[in-house]
Amino acid sequence: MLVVWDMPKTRRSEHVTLKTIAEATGYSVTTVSRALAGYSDVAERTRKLIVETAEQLGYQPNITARQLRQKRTNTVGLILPTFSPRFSDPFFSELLAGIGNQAALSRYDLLISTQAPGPDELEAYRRIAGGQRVDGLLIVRAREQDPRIKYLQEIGLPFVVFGRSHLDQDYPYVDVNGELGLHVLTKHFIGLGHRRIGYISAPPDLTFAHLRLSGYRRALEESGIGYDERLVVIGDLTRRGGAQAAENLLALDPRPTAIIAANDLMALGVMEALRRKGLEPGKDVAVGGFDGVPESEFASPPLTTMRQPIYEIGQRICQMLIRLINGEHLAERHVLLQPELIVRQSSGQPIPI
Amino acid sequence: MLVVWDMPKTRRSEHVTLKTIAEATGYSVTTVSRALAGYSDVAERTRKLIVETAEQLGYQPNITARQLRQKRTNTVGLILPTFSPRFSDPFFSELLAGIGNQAALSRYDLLISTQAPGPDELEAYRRIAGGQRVDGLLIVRAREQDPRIKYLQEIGLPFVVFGRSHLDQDYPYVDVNGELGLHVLTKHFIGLGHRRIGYISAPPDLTFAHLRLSGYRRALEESGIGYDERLVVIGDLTRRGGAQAAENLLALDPRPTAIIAANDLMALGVMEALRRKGLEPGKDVAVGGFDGVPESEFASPPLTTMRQPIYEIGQRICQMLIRLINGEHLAERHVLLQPELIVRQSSGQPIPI
DNA sequence: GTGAAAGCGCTAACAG
DNA sequence: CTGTTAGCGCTTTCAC
Repeated sequence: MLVVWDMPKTRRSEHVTLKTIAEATGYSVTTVSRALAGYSDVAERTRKLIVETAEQLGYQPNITARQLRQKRTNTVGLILPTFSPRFSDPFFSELLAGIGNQAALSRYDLLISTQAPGPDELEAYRRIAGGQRVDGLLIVRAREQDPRIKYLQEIGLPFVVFGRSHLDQDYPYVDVNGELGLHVLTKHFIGLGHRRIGYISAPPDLTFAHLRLSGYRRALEESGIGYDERLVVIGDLTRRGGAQAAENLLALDPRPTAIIAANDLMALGVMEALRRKGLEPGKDVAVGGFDGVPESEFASPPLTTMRQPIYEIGQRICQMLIRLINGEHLAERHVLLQPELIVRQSSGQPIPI
Repeated sequence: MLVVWDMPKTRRSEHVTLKTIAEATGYSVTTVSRALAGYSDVAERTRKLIVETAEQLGYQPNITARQLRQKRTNTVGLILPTFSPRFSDPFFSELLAGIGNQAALSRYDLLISTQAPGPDELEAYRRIAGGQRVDGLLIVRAREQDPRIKYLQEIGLPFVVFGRSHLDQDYPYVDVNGELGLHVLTKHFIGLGHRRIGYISAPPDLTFAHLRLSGYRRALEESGIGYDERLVVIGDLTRRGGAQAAENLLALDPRPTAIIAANDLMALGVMEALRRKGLEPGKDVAVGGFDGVPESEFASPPLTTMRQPIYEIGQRICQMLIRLINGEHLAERHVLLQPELIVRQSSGQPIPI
């Protein structure tokens, strides 16, 4: 009987390790390792032979082994709540762009994981951070009482936060002044003659929800208009959520003449809701947002918003994190940026007195 | 002399390992490992003690060590050319959303790396794939002669491609029928009465560039209009690139009455360029795109486009990859989806004969 | 039921 | 200059 000795379909070719090269060249694994690492105490002849052999064999160092040994991964972690920010939130994609490109500059990779919010939230953090898969973590969408910050501080892993939290501890962060931002934005609409300005706030566990809301409130109170809680509803930061919230506001009598949303995505939803009711955004009801995502510019009408430099923030928190990982001192541990008012057509015309 | 024995500022608290637990409980590392892994051959009493101790000490398994040992990472890799697709390309963010959420379903993490295109491109692949940091890779923006596909096939690492390549080898992919897509889209404009239809193509190393271009060409030839290469320019897939390309097309005499771009981002750039010249998109010049990114809907005027289900494609390629990693059989190794024509206002009105 | 021993692939301390 | 030894933290035979 003829046995056909099939070349096994190796799912992956046998891996070339330092040992393979050691055997091929007759040197020890140690020397091979040092030669490839470029140590100066290896004879030039030897180094050359080893390097050439390695190339010939297509050697690639096993990063996992190296990580285990060096206790260093050259990886930055980012864990996303499965909702908010949604992956496909343009806000998030800008942020990720900044983070990713900055990480690449320092030859860091990015480990991204997702985790549904809730009681198990820290699970992912324990797995990734506690499991030593990354050298540091970025925290986005900081919350009032943020267990993630507490946890990372506890285990002593470097991290940088986008946003602020109401904790006693000190931690490095970058944030945009949302209180000021909403104050400026609300004043803008007041300046246009609006007196009934609706506000769609964010989920109250998010720190920025309070800050932005209080900026809105302060502007109204300073202007002698006063704060009316009936004009404030909470949205979930999505477009659909913004539309729903807007419907509630539009059901008021008299209805608001302007609606501000805590983020652009909801503001876009507001415009949808207006249209569905036969109202024209920027004409029948003025609309304002917060973030300055690309869509805000292309919306029709283009959306008035407070721009925050999301891409740059991504770069910055990533850079800060890598510095921390390398034990460098941070010149600025707490960065508070000013958002910029961008007036577009959704502001509409000044209301005649 | 009083020596103050400072508690060292441990950058991270000493790590609890199996050994720690072994010492604390008096059992061996082996037994601890098995107890925590839930093996049945551990005495219930023992198991309980070990599990409780582990919890008390806040044990987290070192994932790196586990990966090294098991030769499995539960991680899917994705390497992005530093340009095209830009991180902040909405197309990419949608895709990532699908990939990420699907990966999470199977409890996989995502390793994202960036690499400037060019001769060193394979470097990143060698590092990540050859370095065994991931169990499989996703390839996006397939090219005519795609060295990445060749390489991964060579080393035998599971991978799935979004797009197709012109290689002899067989490989699993998901793609959208771009030839058909541009045929449909071009016919749409021809149906509206257009005879001079400009086309902004994509960089020719990308496979889809040819497919879409040939769909455009076929539609023109079938309709007896004929293909005029002067009406075709190449753009770099960015908004700015689209605007530049459009300027070239608009300099023609007579200028095209419609302009189709190979992707939405460039089409949005076309609209910008039109406006800068005092022309109104959808009125003076019709505009069409490809992708169906969210911005296309919110553009003004809303953009006619061929929608591809990007999010779902992300899910799908990720799911296919995870199946491959698990050695499962793929029911469909080659998936070709049909894009869907979405007619919006940028199409304009039919041209009177 | 439990433990000893081996080894994943790499690097680093230390000899010589 | 080079090799020996040790060990990162984990899992997996294989004995007992």
